[in-house]
Amino acid sequence: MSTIKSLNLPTCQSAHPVETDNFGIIAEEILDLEKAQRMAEFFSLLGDANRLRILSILAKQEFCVCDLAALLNMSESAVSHQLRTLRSLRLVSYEKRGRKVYYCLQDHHVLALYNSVAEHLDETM
Amino acid sequence: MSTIKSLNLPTCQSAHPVETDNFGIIAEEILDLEKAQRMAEFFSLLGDANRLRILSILAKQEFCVCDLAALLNMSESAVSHQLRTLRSLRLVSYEKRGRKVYYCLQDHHVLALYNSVAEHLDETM
DNA sequence: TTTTCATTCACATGACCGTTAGCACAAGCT
DNA sequence: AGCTTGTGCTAACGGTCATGTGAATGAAAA
Repeated sequence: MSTIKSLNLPTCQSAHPVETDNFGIIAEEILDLEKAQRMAEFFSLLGDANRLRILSILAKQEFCVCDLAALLNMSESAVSHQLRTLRSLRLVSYEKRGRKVYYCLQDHHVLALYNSVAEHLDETM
Repeated sequence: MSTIKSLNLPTCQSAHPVETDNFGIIAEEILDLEKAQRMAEFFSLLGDANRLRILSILAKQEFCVCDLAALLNMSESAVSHQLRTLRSLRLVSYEKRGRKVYYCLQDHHVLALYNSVAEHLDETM
């Protein structure tokens, strides 16, 4: 119901829009605007180089904010800001120890996506 | 070299940043800023609900711009604008027939990503 | 020529990211 | 206890980018 299977139908040979038979099917079956929005939100989250770098680091090892900032050559504030975004979508979790806060990957599903795209880019670009 | 394998190292127990042994490893091995940028660009492309809807429709069947606009309830101009973006990253290809331009999915790798995230969202949200 | 389909330009609205400054909290110090 | 330093979060601001609108243009068919 939610995944898309290509139909490989031939061609839209309609002379005009709005009344092909497929239109009803397509319109009902697919574009779930609300879900598209949630998916877009998810992808957008990965659509920032610094966030990706943070994720890639946390995939190896947990780190506290100041260490991340040093590794990424970013201000702690900026890192904290990005971590907040990642936290909001439950991609990272954190633990307070003393005055430091250690972050680690929560969802390893993301790592799979990351690697998937990494391979894709290696192939085609 | 490009994919990331989790190391599951215990914890950053350093009292202070900047000189853990792992720092050198991490810094050299992972965060390739330029590549992160390309990946971010790719993910950003999928980070828009309307673009996702366009891709999901084209995954089923090819369509011309005006049909897409009707299906999506968007202006032709807006659709054309998004198609341009998708074209620039070789995700869709097009063919002119008469005065209509038919678009179809070019890269089915994207579809795999799409479905992957769709499942992920079904599970966790 | 006139209409239809599509692209492009110019503009406005809105979102996002990093900086800065300020605040809160924990640890170490006198 | 007070004071200071280190660590991290948040609010507000400014610059930048992206998305959709509307008008103008192009290009093909009637």
